[in-house]
Amino acid sequence: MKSSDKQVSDKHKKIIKASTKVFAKKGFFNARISDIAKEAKVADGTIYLYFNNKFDILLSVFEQEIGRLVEQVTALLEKEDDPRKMLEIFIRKHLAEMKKNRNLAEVIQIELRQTNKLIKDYRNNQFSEYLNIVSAIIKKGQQEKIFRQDILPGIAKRAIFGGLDEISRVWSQKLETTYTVDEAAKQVSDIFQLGILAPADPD
Amino acid sequence: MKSSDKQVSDKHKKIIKASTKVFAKKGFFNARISDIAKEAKVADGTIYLYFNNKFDILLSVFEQEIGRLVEQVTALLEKEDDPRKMLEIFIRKHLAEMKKNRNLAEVIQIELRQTNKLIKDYRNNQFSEYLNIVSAIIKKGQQEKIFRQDILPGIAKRAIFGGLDEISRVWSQKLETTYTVDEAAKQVSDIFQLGILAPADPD
Amino acid sequence: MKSSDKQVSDKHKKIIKASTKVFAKKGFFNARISDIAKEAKVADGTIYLYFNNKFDILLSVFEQEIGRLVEQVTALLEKEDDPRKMLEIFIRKHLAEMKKNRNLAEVIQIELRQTNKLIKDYRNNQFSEYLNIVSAIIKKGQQEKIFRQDILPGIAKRAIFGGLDEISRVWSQKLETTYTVDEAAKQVSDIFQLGILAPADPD
Amino acid sequence: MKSSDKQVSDKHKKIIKASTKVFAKKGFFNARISDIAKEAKVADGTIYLYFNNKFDILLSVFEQEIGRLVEQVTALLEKEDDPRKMLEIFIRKHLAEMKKNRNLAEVIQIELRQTNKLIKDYRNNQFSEYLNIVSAIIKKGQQEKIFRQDILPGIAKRAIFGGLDEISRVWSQKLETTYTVDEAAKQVSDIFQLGILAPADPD
DNA sequence: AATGAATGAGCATTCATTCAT
DNA sequence: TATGAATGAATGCTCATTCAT
Repeated sequence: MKSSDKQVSDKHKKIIKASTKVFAKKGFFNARISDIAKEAKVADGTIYLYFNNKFDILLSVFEQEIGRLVEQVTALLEKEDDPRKMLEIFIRKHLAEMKKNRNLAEVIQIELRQTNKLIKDYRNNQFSEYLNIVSAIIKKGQQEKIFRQDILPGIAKRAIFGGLDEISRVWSQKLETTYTVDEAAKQVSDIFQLGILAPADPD
Repeated sequence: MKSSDKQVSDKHKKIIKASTKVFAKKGFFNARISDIAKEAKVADGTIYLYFNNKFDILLSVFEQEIGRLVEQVTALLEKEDDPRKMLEIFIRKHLAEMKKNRNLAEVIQIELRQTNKLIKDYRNNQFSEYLNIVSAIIKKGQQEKIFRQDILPGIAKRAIFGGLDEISRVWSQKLETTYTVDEAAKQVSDIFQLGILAPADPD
Repeated sequence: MKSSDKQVSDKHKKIIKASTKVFAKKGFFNARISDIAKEAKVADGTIYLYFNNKFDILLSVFEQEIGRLVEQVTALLEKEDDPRKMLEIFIRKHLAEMKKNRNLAEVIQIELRQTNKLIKDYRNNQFSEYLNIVSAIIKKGQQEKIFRQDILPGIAKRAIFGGLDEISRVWSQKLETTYTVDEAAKQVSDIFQLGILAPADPD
Repeated sequence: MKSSDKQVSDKHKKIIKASTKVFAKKGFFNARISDIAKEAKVADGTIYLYFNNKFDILLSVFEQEIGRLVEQVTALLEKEDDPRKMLEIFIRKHLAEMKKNRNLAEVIQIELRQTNKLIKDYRNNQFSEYLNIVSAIIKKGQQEKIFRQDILPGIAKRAIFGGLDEISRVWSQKLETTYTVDEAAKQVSDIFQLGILAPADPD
């Protein structure tokens, strides 16, 4: 039955969307289920037809949002072959999305710092995939002798994601923003690719 | 005697210490005042003689811990004049402290993502100072023509701190650690200083 | 079609049967309508086509089960004319049924202690009839000068039923049973008929 | 500190007393913690300083009330040595207490049928002791050749308690009562001691 | 200053019942 | 008749904070 499927899917989506908004606004612990229900225009109990509990909602929101990010970034990167440009694309896309969707930025902040404390057996699958996009780019660059061989992709991916995340953290907490996405993306891309050292003066 | 008072009594210290431990273990929202009181071996009510409320404790813990970090890093950097080595020292010290003191790492994670939501008029003073150590190093390097002129210190400090923070986030959530502090510090320092690009082949 | 209707459909029976099982297992307050629906293999909503509410189900179950008991006991007693033996038959049959059908024993326990609190205008008709079997036996015995004239049948029926009920209560709560139905029935029958006093020594 | 002890004891007592009243009036499952708190004139949370949970309250009420009964009955029985009279005293006292204290009768009804379902590892200690008063009387009578040797005290105690309990159940559910305590006690005592059989006609 | 008993607002979750299909 | 998704009222329990001692 298509209409039934659609309806179910609709409620699920509505709750996810509402939750993203509410979590972003109030933080996970201060968000009440009734806030989400109100925002989604469903009854409190309805939420429990689609999610097991409050944490499950947070998890679903996170996985869903990151999943979308993975898709979008992957699509963008398919058109590019140069690891240098690929890294820049990743950086720019990430910052652009965080700036555009403040809720998403917040949910990432919350989720990464809270869920693991609470749900021991959970593995952020989509998130791992997202980070692995970065390490894949680095490995590709290393194979093509474009990136330094001694870079550890596992550390580099953390350094890059962490740097981006801290920048978007500040954005999501301030109303005014000092830099544009393009400025910031260019800077960060340069920092990670060229380093901050001035090129040796070849005199 | 509230947390703003300069005079810091024995009880005050005990409560701060206990809070750091409890927040780190349970997270801010899951920590109970009675947990802290028990850990500090004082009565629940005693805590309110030294702090205004639960958030005030979190803030004090954060400021105190970061303050100590500022002191230690500053002391270390005084002995060094080369911005390249100074940056490496900062990176190594930060990672070393986070590895040694998992509680501190946790509190930073929590505090940075929660307080601003809850206490609108709060400015993390010690934390700003801590980040400004990084931007000061970068500015110094730029003045001495060692670091590239087009680096924006305000963005670079975020990128560097964020990178370090993400690495220690993973450390504080896993029991096993893949890399030693030295390995990681060397990597991160190289990434930020040299970039990941392979040096041009001077053939 | 509500429970008051005479026509009893297949669904109605299935729900009654399922309810008996579920009430006995979980107790009335801990039994969920959905449990009953699942057990009866009907939809939750279907139950409300046959019963007004949860209490109505309990009532129906009780009346139905006691009604069956009345029928069976009545049938057994028709073959006997001696009040002494009739009483023994009643006692033995009651204990045998309670032992065989633990669910029934539980439902009696629950119903007798709960319904009157909740449904003020309800009279347990089948149950009254059941107890009156006992008082009828006693009256018959009195008319035939077999039972003492000063026995008040209204009290005796309570004493006898209560005694039996307490014995089956313990049975339904323990896994192991100390006495067999026959042992217990013989004992109880003797206690009520002969009393516990030793016969006067006619020396 | 005596005053502190007294206060603690006071709150505990107040809550027990209030609970007995509320459970009796509404039944365990329909009683709200806030009802009890209101009745006891304490805050909801205060209840949890003295009891672990709602079931714990029920248990405590039951144990306390039965404990008091044990004490009183024991005191009464100490003055008597004839098992026949002792049994009559027990019966009369039980019925008198149930009639006087309808709440107690209700709580016994509720507790015996509910707790064992919910708290598997609980043993009604005071209640066992209470029932054992009856079996002790019977054993004493048997030793003195006053009661029949073939009576099983373990079954007799159930039969007697059950009979009494059923009578008081009806009392606690009706407003009008057909029989006085004395009438009922005399009847029940006679039924259990003499049996209902008419004495053989010694012609 | 210190205590810890007392407070009571707050909230996630359940589940009997309804009703559109 | 039958379904089961949706509803939303209801409540046990927690815990930050207060305050009498």
